[in-house]
Amino acid sequence: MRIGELARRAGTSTRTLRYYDQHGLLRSRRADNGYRAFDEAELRVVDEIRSLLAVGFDLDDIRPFVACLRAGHATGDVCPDSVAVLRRKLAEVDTCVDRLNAVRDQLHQQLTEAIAHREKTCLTRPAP
Amino acid sequence: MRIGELARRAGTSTRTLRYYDQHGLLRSRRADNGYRAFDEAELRVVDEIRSLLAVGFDLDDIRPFVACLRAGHATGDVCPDSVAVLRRKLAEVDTCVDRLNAVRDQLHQQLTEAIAHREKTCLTRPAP
DNA sequence: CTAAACCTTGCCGCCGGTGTCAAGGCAAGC
DNA sequence: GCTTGCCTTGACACCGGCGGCAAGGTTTAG
Repeated sequence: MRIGELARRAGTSTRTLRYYDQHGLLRSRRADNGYRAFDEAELRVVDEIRSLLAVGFDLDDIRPFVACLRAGHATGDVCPDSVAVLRRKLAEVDTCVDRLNAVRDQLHQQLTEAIAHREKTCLTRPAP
Repeated sequence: MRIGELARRAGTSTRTLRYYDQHGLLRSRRADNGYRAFDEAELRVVDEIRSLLAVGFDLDDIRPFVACLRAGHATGDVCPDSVAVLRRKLAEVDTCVDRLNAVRDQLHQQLTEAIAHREKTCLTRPAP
C-alpha cells in the first residue's frame, strides 16, 4: 500500500504519515522507484497513533503502544511500557484537572464578586 | 520609573515588560534619552497581567482588565468587558474540565483493562 | 577616563503536529 | 507526446509568551 491510500483509509493526510514515518512510528519499505510501501497492519498502527494523539499524548508517549501492537498484541496498551505511560498520563491529567478546577473556582468567585460589586456601586437594572 | 526598576518590583524581566508595552498593555512615556518611563500605577497593571496570565488568559483576554484598572477601578474585573471575558473563560474552563475528565475516565478504564488483561494472559506475580 | 550598569531596537529559537508550497521524478491513459 | 495524478525531499509558517544575544547609546560611580 502506498502512502496516499493509507492516508485515505486512515482518514488523515500524507504529510502527517510522512511525519510519523520520519519519527520512527511507522514501518515502511521502499519500492524501486523510491515510493514508500506500507503493510496492511500499519493501518491499525495509524489508528492507534491518532486516537492517542486525540487524548493529548505526544508522539514519544505513543511509541510503546506502537511497539506493543507490533509485538502481536491485539491492543497497544497491554504491555508494561504502555501501562507505565498510561499511569503517568493519568497522573498528569489528574493534576491538570485539579489545577483547572482551582482556576475554575477562582474565576467563579471573581465573577460573582465583580457582579455583586457592580450591582452595589452603579444602580443599573438587574441582569435580565 | 524605568523598565529595570519596574521589572524588579513586579518580579519579572525587562524583556517581558517590553513585550507587554509593544502589545499595548503598558503605558509609557519616553525620556529625552529614549528610555521608557513608567508611572507607579503601571506596577499594579503588571501585577494584573501576570496574575491573569497565570490562570491561563492570553494577552488579548487581559486587555479589558487593564482598561478597567486605568478607568480608575480598584480591581480590573468589575467592568462589563472584563465580566464578559470572565464568563467566557469560565465556560472555556468548564468544557476543558469536562473533556479532561472524559479523557481521565478513558485512561482509567484502559489502564484497568490492560492490567486485568496482563494478569489473565501472562501469569506474572501480582503488582506489589 | 573607564568600567559597570543601565537602556534601546531587532532578530532567532522554542514547542509539535500539521498545512502548504516548490521543484522534481514516475506511471498510466489518451 | 502530453496530461493527470501519484510520489519524493526540503523548507517555511503557525501559535504565544517569552529567553537570549548582538550592537549600540547613556549615565553614574570611582
